Amino acid sequence: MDDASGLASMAALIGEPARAAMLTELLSGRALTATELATRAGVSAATASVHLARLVSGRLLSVEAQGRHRYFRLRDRSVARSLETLASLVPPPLVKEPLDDLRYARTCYDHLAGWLGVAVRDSLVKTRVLLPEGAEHRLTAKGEDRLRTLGVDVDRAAGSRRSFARACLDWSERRPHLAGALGEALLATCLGKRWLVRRDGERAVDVTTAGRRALAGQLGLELPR
Amino acid sequence: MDDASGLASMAALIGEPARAAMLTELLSGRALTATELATRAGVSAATASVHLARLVSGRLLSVEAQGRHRYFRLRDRSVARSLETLASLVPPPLVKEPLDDLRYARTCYDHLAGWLGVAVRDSLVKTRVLLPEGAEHRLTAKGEDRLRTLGVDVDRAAGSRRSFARACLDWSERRPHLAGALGEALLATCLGKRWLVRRDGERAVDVTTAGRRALAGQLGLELPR
DNA sequence: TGAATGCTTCGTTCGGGAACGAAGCGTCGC
DNA sequence: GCGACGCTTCGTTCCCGAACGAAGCATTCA
Repeated sequence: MDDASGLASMAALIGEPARAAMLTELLSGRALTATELATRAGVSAATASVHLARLVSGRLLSVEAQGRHRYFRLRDRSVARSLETLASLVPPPLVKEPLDDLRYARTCYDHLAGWLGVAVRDSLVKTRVLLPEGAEHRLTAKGEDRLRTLGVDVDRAAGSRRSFARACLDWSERRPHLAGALGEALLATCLGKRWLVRRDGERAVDVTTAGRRALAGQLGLELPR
Repeated sequence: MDDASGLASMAALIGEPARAAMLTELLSGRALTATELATRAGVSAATASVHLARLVSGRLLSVEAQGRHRYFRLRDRSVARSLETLASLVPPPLVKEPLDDLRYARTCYDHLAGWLGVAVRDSLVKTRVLLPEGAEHRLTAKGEDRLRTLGVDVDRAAGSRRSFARACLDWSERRPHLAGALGEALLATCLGKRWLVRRDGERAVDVTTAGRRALAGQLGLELPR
């Protein structure tokens, strides 16, 4: 017996529809209660409870008890990465899906994804702020200035031991967006300046009017809506 | 409905034990026939047939008909990567597994994995042939010479558009081994010089006496066996 | 040509696991 | 304190999908 059983059990854990729905919800990077997850997954509280227990014991989720609530979140970054990687394997639909809110702009654990995430990365590459290098990016000197002006904490991102500016395949666009420490810093900036705002407990994010202006001015993005 | 259903179906596809076993076998990077896969997965030919059909239509495998045989292989590199990523999520066993042949040295699609794969990467980092940079590595000038002397086709690897020298988490060692174009080139060299030999249709690889000598001399590796 | 091999399709059986309601336990508010 | 709420455990039902043998269709040998 080799690792096949390990792979099988892990994939099966993720592969049950209700559990996959919960994991997907948690990809927003936030912590949600058992009841919230039950509702979103469309199952009873009882059912959700056993699913969540299995996800925790399978080390995909961590729990934190707070009063009578229990908050679940993805155990760590690597879980989020694996889920995204897995989702990117899904064959693209034959007919093109309309650009709903989720596909337009969403968080992917700690960075920006969706049409907007891809567009931002494209712009950064096009303006030579970032140079693609395989699955990574190198930050140019000019780019460093640009990002600093935007208010991105470049030093903290560069100092982190994790991957700096990873290209992460977007499941809806099937083109890369920006992940890694820099991806996180960039999202943090956009949220901090309220160019983007998270929807309550959803993965989708909204672009504010200020954000629309900033993205157009600073990154040359033509937002389709 | 968002991507949860896509994620669920993909994970469920991988998560069935017989299918996971087949995928794991194919992680060797080779093509195997339906009957071979049936045997290794421990199911009847009939059962294997339907599993394989589903894996193909799920775009995880590709088929090539040759006479009355049908050869299956992983569809592409990204499938192998996703599988490895997923396997690395499996919680480590509480008691340490003995170092069987598969854990000792095996191929992971197109590069070297297992205890040996990790040891090789460690050595390359320790001798500053490679400098870790997040999930990537940079090749030093000195390292370039060293690898060239070993017979590694560094130019081809550097010219490739894929990731150059990615750190890939080893599922058995839980520490990184070397993947990417350079990982592939390195394995190719070791196989070409017959330092390592593949077992027939297995993922495990054997170290030859010449290989043992070369690895000790060139990389300073103390092989435990 | 006929027999053996490799693989798929069909029809059926069967078991694991996901689902729910009810009941139980702890926590919070009135 | 009591009731409402959040969550889990228990017991039961039920269904999906994996399994197999048998039959059928190719391909390759003799």
